[in-house]
Amino acid sequence: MKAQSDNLVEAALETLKASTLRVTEPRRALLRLLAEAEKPLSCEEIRARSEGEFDLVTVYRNMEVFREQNIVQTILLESGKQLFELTVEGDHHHHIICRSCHRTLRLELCFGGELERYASSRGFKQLEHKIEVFGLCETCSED
Amino acid sequence: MKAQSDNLVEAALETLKASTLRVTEPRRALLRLLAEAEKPLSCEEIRARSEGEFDLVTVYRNMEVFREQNIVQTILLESGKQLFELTVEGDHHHHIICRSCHRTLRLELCFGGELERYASSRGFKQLEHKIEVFGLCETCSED
DNA sequence: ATTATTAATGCAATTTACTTTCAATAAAAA
DNA sequence: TTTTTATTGAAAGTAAATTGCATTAATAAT
Repeated sequence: MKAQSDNLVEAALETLKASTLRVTEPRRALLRLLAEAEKPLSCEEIRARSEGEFDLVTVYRNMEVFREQNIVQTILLESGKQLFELTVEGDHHHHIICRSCHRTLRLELCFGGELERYASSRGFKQLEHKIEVFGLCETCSED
Repeated sequence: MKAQSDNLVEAALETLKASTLRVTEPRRALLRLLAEAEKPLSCEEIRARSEGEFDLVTVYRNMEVFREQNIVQTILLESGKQLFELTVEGDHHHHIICRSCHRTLRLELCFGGELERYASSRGFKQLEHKIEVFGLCETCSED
């Protein structure tokens, strides 16, 4: 699904242009890489996949930029380590994460409506919710 | 509710004894402190509240022990920093957390059943779920 | 009770994940 | 084409958590 991921990259670049943010080679490459990823990636993994084309700090900084623009979403592992995946409009989901191998499955359940309604009734604004299920995947629980 | 927190401490000490774990002064003190806390605490905060009675590494190590014994539960802030709170049987809940001041409210909603059923149908075992709502509390959104 | 065993502690050093600083470079605006 | 300003890379710095190791204390054995 090449065209699909190209579209995601293009849309993200448009988002950048709409702010005062610049379209650079690292950003193009990072977006392409994220668009083609089969699972959420850490900054280290992203850098590894780019074969050292640019510095790790460039990955960190751009993930932060992308997050601010809602181009990527973050997932927190139990260790507190962050993973990143492209935001796809109309494809809100969460994850089931294997504690051992970090295999990640989409969790096609979400209670965002209820959760945010509850929080806003308590005076909270600018809400975001996180739902994560941690466990051992089939392979990792075989021992 | 002094008696209540005493009971929690006693129950936790029993859990320790049931393994080969020892009942030490730091552990008593840490459990008491957690039982009396009005909100989830970080290791640094726990140490601060104990007025330097013992080393920070002792706090970290014991929180890990307590977590393994399900004596405490952890909460992950967006930064990846960990907070700890005593597990109270029959009082499963999640949190709404202010991004700015870290004020924490109990979130009296949980979809653990659905979430874990979904994950176990995908072959995952030893499940745990996390639900967190982040936002700005009334005070912090006033500017 | 006393001694032996083994777990827990404190301190220092280390690691991991991430952030900041700053000079050099490149993108976009003039 | 020049100027402006955002972005980058390299190195140093930071915060949270972890590890190694000698000392101390809790429990088990005698």
